[in-house]
Amino acid sequence: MSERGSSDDYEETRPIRVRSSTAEWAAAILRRRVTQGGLLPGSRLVEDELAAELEVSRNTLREAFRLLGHERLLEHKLNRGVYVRVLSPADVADIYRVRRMIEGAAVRRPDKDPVSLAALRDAVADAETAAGKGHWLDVGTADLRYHQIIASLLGSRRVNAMMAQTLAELRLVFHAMDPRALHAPFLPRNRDLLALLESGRDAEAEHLLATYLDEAERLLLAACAAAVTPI
Amino acid sequence: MSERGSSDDYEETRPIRVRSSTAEWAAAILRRRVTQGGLLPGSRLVEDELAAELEVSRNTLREAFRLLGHERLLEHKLNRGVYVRVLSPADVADIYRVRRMIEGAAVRRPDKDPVSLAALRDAVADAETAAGKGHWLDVGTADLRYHQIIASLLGSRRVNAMMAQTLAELRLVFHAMDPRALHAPFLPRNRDLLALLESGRDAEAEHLLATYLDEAERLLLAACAAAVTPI
DNA sequence: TCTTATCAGATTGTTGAACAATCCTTATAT
DNA sequence: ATATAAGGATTGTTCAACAATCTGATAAGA
Repeated sequence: MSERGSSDDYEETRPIRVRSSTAEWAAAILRRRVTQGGLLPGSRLVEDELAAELEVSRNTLREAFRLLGHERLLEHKLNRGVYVRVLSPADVADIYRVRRMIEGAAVRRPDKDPVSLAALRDAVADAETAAGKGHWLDVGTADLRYHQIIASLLGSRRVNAMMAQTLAELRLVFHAMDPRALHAPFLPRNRDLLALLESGRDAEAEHLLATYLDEAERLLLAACAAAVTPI
Repeated sequence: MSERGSSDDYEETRPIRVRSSTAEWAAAILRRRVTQGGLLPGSRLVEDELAAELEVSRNTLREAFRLLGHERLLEHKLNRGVYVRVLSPADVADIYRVRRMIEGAAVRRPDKDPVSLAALRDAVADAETAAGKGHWLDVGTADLRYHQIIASLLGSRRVNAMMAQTLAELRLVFHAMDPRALHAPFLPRNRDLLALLESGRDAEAEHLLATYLDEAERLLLAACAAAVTPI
């Protein structure tokens, strides 16, 4: 029934559906498959097949599609079906414009929440542990968490939501890259940035973040352009 | 069939549906009703009634509900129905956190697009014309357009989308206030801000914007708190 | 050969009816 | 007055059907 071996297979049964609709449950499963790479960008999602596999009706599945389409993880082409979003280089550049805006504002903000700083330390530690074991996918997860926490310094539910969506979208490109080449360069910088934040050297932190984002963008743009122009 | 006299009645027939699904068409109509005040916050949207009125099936209508729920214009309570969102003071405060972040970043950005500056001039002129005629709702529309253009200075599709959604949400509170009291104070400031932007005095612009947003937030928070605590 | 037209198959878009699950209100009993 | 139970109303979800549209292959024409 459900494809085994894929990393999101655990708990695909319905305990999550304690207090949410079937559509949201289906959306949650698809969201995980997309972000974790079980469904690669460009894949087509056929209504009949998926509905049968998830054991929901086509109508319910279509409600889930609408949700994920709005999150920009799926692309809905009228009369042509639903596809996992394929990011263009322009999308990557745009995502980094958003990241600069959000994370820049967060780093610049004066009094940082100590709880968030502690959470940042955890994320850095987790990333380094995972790196030590060679688990580069986990490093990526910890890295995204790190930046989500950075955004949360602004203390805004809506900004948190924007950031989460933006990072989920960005993750679509990750699967086009070697995870080690992608994450290794930023491991020490996350620690450096945290140190600057903790000691209140915000101007330096802002500068480090800027160069950080510039380089990450360059890396992903390259990978993305290569994936778009394989021939 | 459709309630006559409501301000969004024109063109509710289906010319818009040139290349979009029925669900999106229904969502567009509901979105307009909500943002233009035809449907007030707290109103309940009953599936059967609305489906009959819009002449779409319940399933299609539910797809539209999902879209607008994701835009935070409607609130979906499981097994209890769909309601036009009611913003709490905390929501208003959060929206203004977002506005400060986005518009602040936009104003701070060095080289402004001349086309956008021209569009800002138009918006200011439209607002002043409407104010002269006493059309305060149109003033509000022009004002929102003004700030949407401000955001567009960042040149990011995603930021534009975030801003559009945020302003649509904010508009929910507008209906709880006298439009003149809400918009009149900001008419001259929009012009002043534009002048500062055109002459490149970005620091002053940033400061003016900050005080602008602070005062607008205060006004709306008051109205919002009064609406929440009528007894 | 290259283009255009046609056609069948497959998939999506949308509907209407049906029924279960849940909520809300009212009536009843304690 | 409080608690419980019944009933109606609305939502949640499914199913089957058909129309609309796309896709690809085949056939006809330049």
